[in-house]
Formats: sequence, C-alpha cells, structure tokens
Amino acid sequence: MDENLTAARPEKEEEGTVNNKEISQAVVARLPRYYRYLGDLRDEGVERISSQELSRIMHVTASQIRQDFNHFGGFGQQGYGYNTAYLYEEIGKILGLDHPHNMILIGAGHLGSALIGYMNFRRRGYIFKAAFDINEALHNTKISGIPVYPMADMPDYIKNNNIDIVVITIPKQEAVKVVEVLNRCPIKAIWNFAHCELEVREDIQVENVHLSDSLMQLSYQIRQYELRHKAGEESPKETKS
Amino acid sequence: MDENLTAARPEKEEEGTVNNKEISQAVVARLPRYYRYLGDLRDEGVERISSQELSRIMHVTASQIRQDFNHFGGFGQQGYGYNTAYLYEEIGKILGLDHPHNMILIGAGHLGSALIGYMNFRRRGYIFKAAFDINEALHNTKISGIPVYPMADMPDYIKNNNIDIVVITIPKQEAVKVVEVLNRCPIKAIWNFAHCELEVREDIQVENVHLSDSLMQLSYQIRQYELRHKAGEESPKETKS
DNA sequence: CGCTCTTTGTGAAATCTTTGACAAAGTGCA
DNA sequence: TGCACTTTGTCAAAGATTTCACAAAGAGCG
Repeated sequence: MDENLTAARPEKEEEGTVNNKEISQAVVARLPRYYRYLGDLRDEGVERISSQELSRIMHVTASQIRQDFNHFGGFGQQGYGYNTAYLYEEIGKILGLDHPHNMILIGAGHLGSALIGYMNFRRRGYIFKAAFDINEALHNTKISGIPVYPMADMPDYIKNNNIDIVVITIPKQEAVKVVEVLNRCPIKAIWNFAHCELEVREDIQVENVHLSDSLMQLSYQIRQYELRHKAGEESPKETKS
Repeated sequence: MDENLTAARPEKEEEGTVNNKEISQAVVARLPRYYRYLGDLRDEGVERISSQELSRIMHVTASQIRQDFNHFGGFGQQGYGYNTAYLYEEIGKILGLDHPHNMILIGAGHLGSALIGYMNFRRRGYIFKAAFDINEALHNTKISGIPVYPMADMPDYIKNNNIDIVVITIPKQEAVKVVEVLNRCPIKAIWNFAHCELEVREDIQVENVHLSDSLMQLSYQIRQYELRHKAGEESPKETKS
C-alpha cells in the first residue's frame, strides 16, 4: 500500500530540485495549519480529501490549497483528490518533522517550564534535553523530568549533545548576552520568546514569539471594531471570516 | 507641552475618518514592533527620529515606515522627522493602549500562570482580574496575586467585572466547549493559546497564538537552510535579513 | 529673513500573493 | 473497456503590498 502510493507518482521524484525554489513566507506560514487539519482528518479516518472539501473546512480557497501544495510538488491525483495520510506525512517532512530535534531551554521560569511540560512538542519530535538558568536554587533539580544546569555549562553541553534548537525564555537584556555566546555554538536555530530582536550569525534561524505584540494586535482589533460600529455606522459589509 | 504637540497639527484632526479606511493586516502586524523600538528610543532620550534612521535600526525600508504611519495620518514634519515620544504615544493609542483592558484567564496551568505573572502586560494596561480552572485544588487560591475560581462562576464574573479579553490556555477539546459559553458572554476578544481555531460570534475578536505552528516554521527554516547549503550549493545570494 | 538642506507625504511602478478558469489526467460506475 | 464525472495542476488575471522617486513643507544656520 505504501508501495502503491510511491509508485503512483514516480516521475515527480526525478525533478528533485522542486525544493530549491524560494517558497514565500506566506505559504510556509500556512503549512502547519494544513498539517493540523490533515492530522485531525486522518485521525477521524478520512482517507481522501479534495481541495474543495478542505477549503470548506479550513475557510480558505481551494485554489490556494492547490497552489500551496504544488510549490512542493504534486501530492494529489486528478479525479481523486489527496490521500489524507500521505499528504499529512509529506507536509510533516517538509516541516522537518520526519526526524527529531534536540532542544535546550534557556531560562527555567514559568514560561520555560510551561514549554518543557508541553507534551505535544515531544510527540512531534521536539525534545528538550536540558534547561539552563542563572538561579542557583534550580541547579541540578529537574523540571518535568528535564535537568536544570548553570548557564556556564551551556556551551559544552551544546557541543556534546548535538543540540539543534535553543529556546530562549529570559528577559531581553540577558537574551542579548546569551546570544553572543550562542553565536559561537554549533546550533541551528533559536526559538525566541524574549521581547527583542536577536543578532545571530547567518546560519542560525530565528523564530520570534512576541506575545505582547500579539496581545497588542488583539486590542487594535477591538478598537477597530468599536470604531466601525460606533463612529462609523456604515457597516453592513460582512467580513466573511 | 501637550498643547503644543496637538496644536502643531490641528488640521489632521478634522479628517476624523482616517481610522475608518480598512488598514491591511500586514500594516497592523508591524505596529507593535514600531511601538517597541520607539519606546526604547524614547527611553534612551532620543527626541526625534527620521524614517531613514529608524529604517537602519529596524532593518526595514524608510518608505515602508512612512507609508505605514501615513495610514493613520501624518505624524511627522518635513525636514524634521518624527517626535519620538509623540509617535510612541500615537501608536499606543492606535493599538488601544490608552485605556486598560480587563482580562480573565481560562486554565491556570503552567502557561496560564506564566502569562499571569508577566508584569509587562500589566504595565501596558492588560490586567488579569481572575483565573478559572476545572481543578478544584486551585479554587480560591491565588496565582501571582490573582484569585482562581471554578469554571462555573465564569459567566457571572464576566458580567459583573467588565471583562474585555478572555485568555484561553486549555486543551482544544475543552476550549471549544468554553467558547460556546463565551459566545453568550459580553466579552470583546479572545486570546487563544489552544491548538485549534475557535468559532465565535461576529463581534468577538480572536488572536491565535499557535506555539506548535511557530516551532514547525522554525524547523522548516532549518531544513531549507540545510537543503540550500548541502544539496543546492548554488547559493552565495545573501539574504539581507 | 532668506537660502540650503533635510525629510515627509504621496502617486505611480514594481513585485508579490491570491483567485479564477480550464485543459489534462484519472476515477469509478455500468 | 468506455464514458461521464471529478479534481488536480497550472497559466493568467486580479488584487495587495512594497518600493521608488520626487514635489512640497518646513527646519535651522548665518
């Protein structure tokens, strides 16, 4: 059955370079959402899905779905649609979920502890190996089974444990200093919760999670809604969301 | 002094409807970042800033900065630039930071506790009034000074305490159920950390924080970098970020 | 007070993203 | 096996967003 699926589209394989064209950030940002919905569908036992049906479920256009998937090569079959499980797998691979990622946490405060304890990450192959903190009281204790070490041990730990991703949950002043150290460590990426931008060497990927920014966008939306509906009063133009 | 600033651009005021043209999401998403940098500059005692200088600091084009600010009316002065403190204030107003927002937390787990304890929110006028949880052991205890109540008390609490924003940090199954209740409560917005989309009534704004999505985007970037630099090898075309 | 220099605000061009439309491919019933 | 039907992959148009380029406004020196 696996065989069937791979056999069904062998020509695509030989193109190979499909992954080399620059994919726009907009497309990439949508992939995790597809992945989420496809996972749910698969778990519900849905074997196949058309772009049209998925479009109804996800409230995006079918055209966008097809266009998005095609950036990575054709995963579908005319007259049939997409095989849910196969598509789910493929998107997982694109997102790098086909192999585990070793992570460490910098800053074992509330937020850091919350992330360490969040089992969905582990399930997807994102594995916390250790945490580091300046607070001596925490040293050599464990949080959700993960050991906490002094900050000074971090560079060696990274070297010896094949760490890919560093998760930063400390205040911005310290974050900037830690990043100077990290720039000399063999890591691949930083997941940054500090409320600032980081200057990293060219081969380190950074993804920022700026919670305050998100909250401010929300209160912007509140204000806009109120302006439209109090001041404006010209508004029965439904937003379809 | 306030007077001075408002007096300096009185004509703009009478346009009024400036806020009514639909502002694109892309622009809104950049506002908190401007706000952050302007706050830092103000704190450093920088009194005025030109779009060009800000562009160097923030690594965006000066043109984009001017265009963005102009969506909300002209905050600058030819030959001078922008008054840092004034611009900071104005963007704050646009983002709804000129008045406080009352919030409650649904789900007093690790993540929820982290958010409650995060003082930067309070400083910006986002005030947690109470938390709600199904765990009876937590009822009538306090987390960072905020009381925790049973879920059943939530609707009345919202009615009696003028709650604007509900912060959801519970698993998706429960989140969906809670939202059914919230749809009948007089709230303005939901800040959703549950790993799913929510169906809310038309006047409730929703901002999702999908941490897993963010992490997946990061591992996508890792994979892309590796593809470009191992398989590709055609790559000295620097990305300027 | 006038002149030069800076810098905004803004239309228009360039680029990027999304949507629409349809040929080609393949399904699956009879 | 053939035929009607479904649905993809893709090209082109429409729509958004970003960048460019410059006139007009005002700063601030002398």
